[in-house]
Amino acid sequence: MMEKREIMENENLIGNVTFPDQIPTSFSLSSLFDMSCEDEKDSLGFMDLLGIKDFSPSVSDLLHIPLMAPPPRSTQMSTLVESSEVLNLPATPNSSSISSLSTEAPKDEQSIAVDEEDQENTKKQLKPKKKNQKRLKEPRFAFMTRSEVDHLEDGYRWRKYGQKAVKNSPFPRSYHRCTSATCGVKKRVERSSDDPTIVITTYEGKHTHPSLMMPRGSAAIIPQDSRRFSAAAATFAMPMQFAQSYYQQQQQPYFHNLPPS
DNA sequence: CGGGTTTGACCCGCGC
DNA sequence: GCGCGGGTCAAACCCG
Repeated sequence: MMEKREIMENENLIGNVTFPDQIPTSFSLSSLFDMSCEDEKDSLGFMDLLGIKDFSPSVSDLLHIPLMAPPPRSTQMSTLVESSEVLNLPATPNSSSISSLSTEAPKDEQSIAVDEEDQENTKKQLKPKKKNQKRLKEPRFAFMTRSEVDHLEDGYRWRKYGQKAVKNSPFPRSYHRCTSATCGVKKRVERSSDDPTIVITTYEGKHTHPSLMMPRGSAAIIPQDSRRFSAAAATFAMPMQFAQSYYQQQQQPYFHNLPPS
């Protein structure tokens, strides 16, 4: 699969998460490391997270990982989504994504503040951007989700800020930013051209605030009118939580000078 | 009226 | 240097 390969060249694969019909209290990881964890540290860190000591890259056994809490249930669960296949792929150090995190600055706010003086004479024309500042990438996690809806509810609120046509794909890619003022997390959503039923969602950055739906480390909060939170929401939120917790684990041994959130 | 979306233009990195 | 493609901006528009 094209997109899959593309992503895997740039980002490491954490796991392939499959959700059964019933919303599980554990989810399965299969064919994890026979795919491509280019940096062994990543896979080992991941295994550490799972509490797995012995690991050979050829292992293809299913691993069942207990979740902190079962996802919220809603009456629509079984009807909306029967199952979801999710691949999540954290950024790789050699793509300079994760490793650059420690030097990452809130570039958006900064550049805006710095360039404010130029605004009057550029008004409706181009806005100045920082020129010599390298664009440093936040760590990224990509999920491939089999779903009919493009935008899966993940417990956060997003504002769409752009959309672009994707080369060799009839489906556009949309760009979203977390609406929380202090949170610079971005999200890209696109549909696989090879398999239109697969939605590829890439998260960039780390939320600095709790999810609306699943506060970290606690039981899920189910709103009274939980219509918003579909089965897709539940299945999608879990890998995100998982990825973030994986990433947090990784931060400890491998990353320093993390800016306080 | 405020917040979200659309969309065309611009910026930037990268490969040739 | 140039062109291409991905990413972002922001004015205009939409909608509740």
